[in-house]
Amino acid sequence: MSQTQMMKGILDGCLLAIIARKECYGYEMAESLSEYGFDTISEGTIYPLLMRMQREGLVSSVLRNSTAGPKRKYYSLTSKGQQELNEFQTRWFQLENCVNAVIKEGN
Amino acid sequence: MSQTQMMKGILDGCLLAIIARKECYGYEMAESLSEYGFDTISEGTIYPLLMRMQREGLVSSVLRNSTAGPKRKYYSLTSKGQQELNEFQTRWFQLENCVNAVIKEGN
DNA sequence: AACACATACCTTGCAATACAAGATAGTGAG
DNA sequence: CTCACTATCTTGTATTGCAAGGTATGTGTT
Repeated sequence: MSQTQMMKGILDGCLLAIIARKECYGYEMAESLSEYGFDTISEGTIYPLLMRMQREGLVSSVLRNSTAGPKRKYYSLTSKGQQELNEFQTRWFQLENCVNAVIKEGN
Repeated sequence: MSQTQMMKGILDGCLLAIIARKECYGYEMAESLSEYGFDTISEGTIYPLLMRMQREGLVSSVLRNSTAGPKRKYYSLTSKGQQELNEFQTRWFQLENCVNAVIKEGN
């Protein structure tokens, strides 16, 4: 069992939360996740996820020039994305409660 | 995004925790998870998982007669399973911290 | 100019795993 | 006998994180 399995269905919610705080681009999000304590999330994970979320209408993007390097694709939340973020949080808190109930209770 | 994706890599740890508390069979674990607040976990999910964990030496099993129905396969933890449970808990608490940091901080 | 390096994005193919759907079987109640 | 409940297992599918690799831009060094 690896860490990576536990990220499934959680990473997208975390990205939504990061984007919700401020307009952001993929490369930056990877660094951001590291700072929050996550194991390094590969870009091959993040970019397809962002594209999927855009396809689903959860985020929108704009290209902007960078001072150092190629153009950046900045993402921001749509209202649908905001709603999805809320639902993710609800699901997460519920999962958190259930898992903690199982692994902490009794003994 | 569904609940089921969030269960990946978490369900096995929860099963280990349940088995750790008392010797237990699959059908019973499904009911147990419901009581802990999880959405219904299908048996097609649980049985393959238990077989995998046995193959990996995390749990062992014995068949016992039931008073009402076919034989039950009771599982218990091996020492390797106990160790895996400890590692799962560590991973879980770390994930919990990181996710909460992302979705709660600021704003 | 030529080169290394960091930044920044994307694609392909793979592995892990939860689930739906269904098969099989024993027991007891009506 | 039929139905419902208990109990286990199998097959096929969808999702998704990741490794590995490719493309391209800008900066600094030699």
